Amino acid sequence: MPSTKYIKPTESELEILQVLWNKELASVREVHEELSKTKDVGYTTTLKLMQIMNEKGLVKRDDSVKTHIYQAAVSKEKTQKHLLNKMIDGLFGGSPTQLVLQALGNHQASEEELAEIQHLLNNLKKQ
Amino acid sequence: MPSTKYIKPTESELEILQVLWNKELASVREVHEELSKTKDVGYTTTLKLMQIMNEKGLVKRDDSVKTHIYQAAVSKEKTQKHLLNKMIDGLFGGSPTQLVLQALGNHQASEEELAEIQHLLNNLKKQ
DNA sequence: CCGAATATACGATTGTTTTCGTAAAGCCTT
DNA sequence: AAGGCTTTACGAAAACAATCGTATATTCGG
Repeated sequence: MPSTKYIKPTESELEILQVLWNKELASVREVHEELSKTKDVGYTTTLKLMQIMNEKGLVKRDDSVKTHIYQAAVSKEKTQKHLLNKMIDGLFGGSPTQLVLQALGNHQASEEELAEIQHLLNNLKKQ
Repeated sequence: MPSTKYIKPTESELEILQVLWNKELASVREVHEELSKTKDVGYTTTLKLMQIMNEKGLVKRDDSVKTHIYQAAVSKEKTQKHLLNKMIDGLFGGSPTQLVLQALGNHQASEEELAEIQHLLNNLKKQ
């Protein structure tokens, strides 16, 4: 049974997780290249962060090969859920609806997206 | 013209902002009493934080009176919007829909809430 | 007016996150 | 095997956040 305790990633750690969620597997170098596109940071900084994340259990790595290969050890969905809940509680008075209204109000969604939401809404109404 | 640069509140600052958004006006004491309900923290800590927030421009205060009266200098909506957008971009691949689906999926909303969302959805569809 | 209670200011400490320099190890090319 | 390139390990600095102690000021009841 995997540990059930939630480890909250820091902001930088989240950036790294994003890359890993996209790539599945990646070396420090690859992650770093990706981060470099949007951020000015040294290679060893990325390395150190990923080492820390490994200790925390946020990522796993295969160090049987010369260049260590990392992957996320926490799922994107679980992480999204946690942070979303935190935001709902902290910023939207515990009301997911308020958050949804804000999110929908601030962005224009496509037909398809609206339909998708409508679909989910119908399911929820049935219950 | 008010400064347009967004100042990101820290977690503790956000807690204080919540209180101020609720109360409109409040002394340090009042804010602290409120925080004490859910958190064990010293009075001077709250004071110090509010002083820092004043310097940053997150709150304003009236110090013409004996006990300084504070109010939020940033709006709840703007703050929600900023943090929400950041989350959408960072965690949901830029798709507000994904966030909405997660939010609705994880919580059960009441009839009224669903109706409210439906209402907004109808408006969006018309456009 | 005096003392207790309440407020503010502010420095200092502690804790966490982010950053990077430097050294050591591994690998490839010649 | 030597030199150069890439990688890892690791300590320590820098930056940021949160906490509190203490000193000083202000108010208010008696």
